[in-house]
Amino acid sequence: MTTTADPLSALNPDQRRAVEYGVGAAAGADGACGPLLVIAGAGSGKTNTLAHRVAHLILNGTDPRRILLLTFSRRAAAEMARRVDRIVRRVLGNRADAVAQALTWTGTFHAIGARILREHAAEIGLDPAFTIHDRSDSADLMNLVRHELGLSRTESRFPAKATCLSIYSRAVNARAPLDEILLRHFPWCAGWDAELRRLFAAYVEAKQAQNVLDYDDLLLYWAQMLAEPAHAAALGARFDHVLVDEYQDTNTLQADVLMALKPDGRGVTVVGDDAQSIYSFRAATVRNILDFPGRFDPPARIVTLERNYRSTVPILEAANAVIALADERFTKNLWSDRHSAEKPQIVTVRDETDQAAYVAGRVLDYREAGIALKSQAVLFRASHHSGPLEIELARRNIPFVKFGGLKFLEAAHVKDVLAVLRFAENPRDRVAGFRVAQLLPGIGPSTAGRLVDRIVETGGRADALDRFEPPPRAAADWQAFVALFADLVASRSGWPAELEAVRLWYEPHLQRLHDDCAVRRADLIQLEQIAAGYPDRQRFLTDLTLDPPEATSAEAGPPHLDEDYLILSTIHSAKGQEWSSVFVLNAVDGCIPSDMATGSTAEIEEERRLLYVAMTRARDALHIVTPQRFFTHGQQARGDRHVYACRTRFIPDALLDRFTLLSWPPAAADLPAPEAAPLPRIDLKQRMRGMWGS
DNA sequence: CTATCTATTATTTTT
DNA sequence: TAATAGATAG
Repeated sequence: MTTTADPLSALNPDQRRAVEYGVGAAAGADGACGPLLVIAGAGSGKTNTLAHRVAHLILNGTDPRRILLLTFSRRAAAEMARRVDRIVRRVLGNRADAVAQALTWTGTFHAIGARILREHAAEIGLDPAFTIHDRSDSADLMNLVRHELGLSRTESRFPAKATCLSIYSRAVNARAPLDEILLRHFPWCAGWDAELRRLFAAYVEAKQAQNVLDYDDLLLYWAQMLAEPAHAAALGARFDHVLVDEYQDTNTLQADVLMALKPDGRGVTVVGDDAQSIYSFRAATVRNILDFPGRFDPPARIVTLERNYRSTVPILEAANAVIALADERFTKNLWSDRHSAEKPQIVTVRDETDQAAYVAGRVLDYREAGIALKSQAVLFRASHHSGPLEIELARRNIPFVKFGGLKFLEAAHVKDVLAVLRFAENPRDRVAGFRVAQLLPGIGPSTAGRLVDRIVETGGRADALDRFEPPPRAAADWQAFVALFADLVASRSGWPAELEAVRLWYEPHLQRLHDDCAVRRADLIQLEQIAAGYPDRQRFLTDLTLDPPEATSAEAGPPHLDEDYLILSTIHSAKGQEWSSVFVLNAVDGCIPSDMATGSTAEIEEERRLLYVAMTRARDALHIVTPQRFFTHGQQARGDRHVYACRTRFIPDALLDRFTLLSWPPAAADLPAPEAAPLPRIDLKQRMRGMWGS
């Protein structure tokens, strides 16, 4: 029987209101209720509250298969599922097994979109075997198209492929006209309006011809499908409840999807914090959460969680003071009762090298005081800001894992192998085929282009390869390639054995192309281990592009789970997480705010929220480090030219009383010169002159 | 047509 | 520093 434990007993009154709103007795005849907006301040137990709400729904009779839970990242989705499972299990005991596994509609907008599109492919004119391009694949395709249109050789340089993709992506996700996007966000590209329009039209056609979708398409096609009322109604009817986490970081397209699914808001819960909106570069708009209540009649119920369980009072007060200076006033007033005498610190260091030494030293101090490396994190605005620190950590043998920035999947050899699989999965995928063909010695861009064209012409028939005449220089490797490809298309080896077959075929090429092939081979073997966790090739490819392994570590391969390691993370990737001690690097103007992001007040305000997010990750200790000098690397400066930096404008003098100020290394005055006998005076200059015989 | 070398020029955050 | 366009040799 049901145990007597009340799963809600640990919640505070506001959390409880959010969990119970409209559930059970309060629900309508359909088991659903009106829309709910939960404004959840940093550290207010947001994830826990949302998990409790889902569990509460299930325990009150909602079929878990009829709950759609949309999260920001796959990691958040997994965490949510885990917590729901634990809560339900505490009440139901072993009978909870079926329940937890039935919570199948949990994931990111993109992942759920991919699943829906595959399921409904036939009805919306898609081939269900479509493959998904990640950011760099999309950029590659953009590049191919750009070349074909002759835009690569213009008298002044045309925007780079990644920039073109960013512009396209923003226009799609914000559903805004191109000229407006250019003016507001890419003013240096404004002159290319007409060419970009042509490029994007061709890009869209290329994707369709190749049966390929990019990230944006997963949302765009989904939203377009739901623009058809019959489809919207049918899909909406499959879910009693739709819950969205991190709603402040959704974009217009995602809001459209949500509104199409549940136009009257019944059964809709969105959770978020306007003060933590930091993804506007991805076209997220804080208006989604601000305008949410008013989109319904009667307006959505609002519950605000203001009690912070995470940080000590001094840390929270400092963070509150930073965000209080924001242009738009936020109505929350976060409070905590975790008293502490220790204010957060602002540490002034000479340069990034000293910054690295300071952080490494303090991390070790904390570890000696009993705080595991895993409970400590170093946060920074841009991925490369951690460079000097990574060197220092390696030198001192401090293990670390880095989140954000360069990823496993971006390594050339991993991309090569995945391209082979993707090419087999979808032979029309030109980017994949183009890449694979050029692995063979003797085949360059031209031959690869012809080969890929041939396959696209035949509508993706794999046997087109057999009839292709390879150039003489590629003859030696050709047969093995055709044989491998035939096996893959026919799925002769099965999964995941075929990945090993690909690796064996690839190894000679790996050795030819890379000096450090041993390290790279280890990566590929690791890839095989990851692959073993997926039921088939399609799931593997889809899930991997939508949820790439996000951490890289100093050593080859990930540290073992039982090992202790320090966390390095971009502030963006740190969203939703917390650590006992937190270090924020480069808290200077130019880094936070990034000098790439000072064009408009909206951008600057977002940078302010970024610092706020970083500060509110800390539970017990917060160190904000400000190097005074930065060495300029590369272009104009030869030698060690440097620039001086100022403390971030988001912590003006008026706020300094919330911090402890510190210089490191300690000033020389701390080491008083010995007061003993005065030393003899010497004339060094004279000696120097003497060296040359005068 | 491929492979390699040289000169040039950039914009941070990610599903 | 790193990505890429262009030149050149094979």
